[in-house]
Amino acid sequence: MDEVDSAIVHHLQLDGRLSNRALAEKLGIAPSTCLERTRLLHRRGIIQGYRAQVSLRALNRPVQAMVATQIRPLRREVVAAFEKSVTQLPEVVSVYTMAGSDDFLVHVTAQDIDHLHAFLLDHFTERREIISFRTSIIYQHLTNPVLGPLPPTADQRT
Amino acid sequence: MDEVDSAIVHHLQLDGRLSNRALAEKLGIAPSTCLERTRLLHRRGIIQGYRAQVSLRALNRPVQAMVATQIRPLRREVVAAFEKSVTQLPEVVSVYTMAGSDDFLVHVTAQDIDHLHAFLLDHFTERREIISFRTSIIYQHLTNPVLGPLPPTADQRT
DNA sequence: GTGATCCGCCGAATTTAATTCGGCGCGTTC
DNA sequence: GAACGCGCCGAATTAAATTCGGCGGATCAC
Repeated sequence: MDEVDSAIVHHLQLDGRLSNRALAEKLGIAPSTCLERTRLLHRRGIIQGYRAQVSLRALNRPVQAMVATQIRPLRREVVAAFEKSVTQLPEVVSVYTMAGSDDFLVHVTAQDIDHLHAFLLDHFTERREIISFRTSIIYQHLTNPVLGPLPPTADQRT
Repeated sequence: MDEVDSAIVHHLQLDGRLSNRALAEKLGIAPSTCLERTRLLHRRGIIQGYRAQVSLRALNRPVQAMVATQIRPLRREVVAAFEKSVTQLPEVVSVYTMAGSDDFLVHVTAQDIDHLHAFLLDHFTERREIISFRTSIIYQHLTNPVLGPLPPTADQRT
């Protein structure tokens, strides 16, 4: 993980479809070298994959909410089962498993408020292990375009 | 936005580097057609871009936290300035602007607990407009691999 | 009902990119 | 100081992206 690898990662975070040639040129290395480097980054699990970013509005899912959830008992199987099943619901964007008074934050999307309500009634009110949940509407979700050229100290190494 | 477009979006969400040919084959259409469709999805803003997904661990950022933040006054300029500056910090993954008692949830990453603490002291304790913040460690962050083949009702239309 | 028009899809041709692979240079080892 | 290993390079090959002319099928006017 030298600075060339960091640069590859960084550029691909900004544009996941950057061509290998263009990337090589930006870095001043040969395309074949760049390709091999990038392959290794995949193999090592540093680059985990690529995703298209899609407008939730265009997908007819303009309403977003965060659902702070508590479950009991907090046993390993119960936690894992909750995470797994919830992550797979199409309305769920992501699940944060947390320390603190809330066990999870579940980021959900819906067509409108009615569908959000219906979703919660169907999938949260129903579940036995959920002992409480609080829903907060998300007005806006901004994402860091870069995820950092790594903070100055955190660089170097393997 | 017919079912072919939906399928394109869906496949590219799963694998943002799927080749145009492979995609066309999956859908049973000609590559040239597929290319034109995909271009239109970009032009219409439905596909907003592509990103490599990178292991935070590999980037030496294994610690994650959610910072529930309140600012005052809740004036448009103050809110916008907070969102903008915070989003650009390299430790910040994303910012949720919320309804409810917390104004924002800020998802941050750090090398370790010490760096997290330093980050908060430097960027949260300092700021005048921040009247309170609560930090919760994130044990795990799971993401829906698909973001849904759209819930049955939410489909069709432009 | 019929003809003109428009739109999207197709496939061949061309341009561009990905991938492979043999060889070279440098740093390390013994 | 010679042998080895590793990573980089660039030419050659394979595959993909892109362009573009033409072919329906649907729509609309008359």
